[in-house]
Amino acid sequence: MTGIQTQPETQRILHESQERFIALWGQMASSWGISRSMAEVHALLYLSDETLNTDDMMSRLDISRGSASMTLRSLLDWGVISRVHRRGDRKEYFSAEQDVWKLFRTILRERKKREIEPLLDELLICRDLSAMLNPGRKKRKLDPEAARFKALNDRLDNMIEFVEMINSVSNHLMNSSGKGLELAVKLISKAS
Amino acid sequence: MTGIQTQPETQRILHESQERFIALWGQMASSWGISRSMAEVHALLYLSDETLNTDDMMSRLDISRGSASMTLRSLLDWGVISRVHRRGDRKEYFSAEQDVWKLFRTILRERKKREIEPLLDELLICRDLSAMLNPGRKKRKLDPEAARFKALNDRLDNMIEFVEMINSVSNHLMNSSGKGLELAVKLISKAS
DNA sequence: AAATATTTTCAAAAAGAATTGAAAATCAGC
DNA sequence: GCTGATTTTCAATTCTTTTTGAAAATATTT
Repeated sequence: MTGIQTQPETQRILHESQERFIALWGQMASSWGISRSMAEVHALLYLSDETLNTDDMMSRLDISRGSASMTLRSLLDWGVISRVHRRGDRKEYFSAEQDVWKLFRTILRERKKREIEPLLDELLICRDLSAMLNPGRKKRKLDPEAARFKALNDRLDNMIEFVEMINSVSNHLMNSSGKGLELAVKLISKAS
Repeated sequence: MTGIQTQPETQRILHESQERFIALWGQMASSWGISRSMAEVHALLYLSDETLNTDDMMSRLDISRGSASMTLRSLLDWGVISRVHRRGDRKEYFSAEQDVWKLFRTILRERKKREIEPLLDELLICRDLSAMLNPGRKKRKLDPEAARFKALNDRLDNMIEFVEMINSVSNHLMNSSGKGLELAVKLISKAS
């Protein structure tokens, strides 16, 4: 055997650790509502010191050029990676946000915009409709039908109140540019 | 026109409010990593005063018996609906948890078990691997390769720390059988 | 235990989402 | 504005998930 035996072994371990992380991120993708490739590309960039170009992704993750392009585009849209231009090189390079809290806030901001706000808007419409059926608190004893209307209204109210709370918590976590709420959450997580 | 005109109109509005909510929940399904039917069945049960049976779901949501059965099973597995036996009726009826906070805690508990814990377990394995490459802090100045190893290790550490924090916050929100943390979260959401 | 009602299962079909690959578009330098 | 490098687009394909429907299993009543 050759003398340079530890180096290849070291590389193998490095590689395995990275591969496992990439595969793990890829598996999580479906829980997170994104495609496997998207998560894998993100994982690869997150672990990389250097910026990577499209061909790097293609060869490392074994995906097509088209897929790499669309995937990178989506990650850019989410704001979790950024383009890096290298002088003297025509190719575009990419890097991922390294600060996990920043990453978290970015995703939260985007999900709020894409999911929470539309959800809330439509919930309010549902309630407005159901509210048309509840003409104030006139009667002491409601007839059965009125009781049904009220029950629907209450359930929508409860859901709206909850989503508004989620929305509000998101706002706070999202905008804590300082480390204020990061600290707060860490405190909650440690409180007995 | 007949004299009973307000009643049908009222029913129409009730129905539209419900339909919108059900459709909304169904649309959200993909964001939440569950199937449309599952969300729709849950929405229908959430809005219903009375318990419903499989045929009710089939006719109201226009799904097959098989689909209804599997969907109800999944919702039972998640713990967000429960079986109700009605005396003198052979059919099984179902009802959904009405308390939104309880619903939230149930889902959190399940997601923690299904996602956070496996994620953390595997992340620790990744780090253990990468830690094999970092033989303590022996040298002041690291050679480039050692620096790469250290960087990988640090990134994994950061991610683990974050996920552990999420895990911990989940534990607290999950187990607050009293209204303690419910209050805490509401306070956070209101704090300027 | 036979007859009937109800639920579950699961292979096949349908629907939906992700990926490919090659053509079209864009870009950079000459 | 031509040339070659690079990126984007998108119809066609592949892969994955969801749904169906009918048979099998289970449960209930007589």
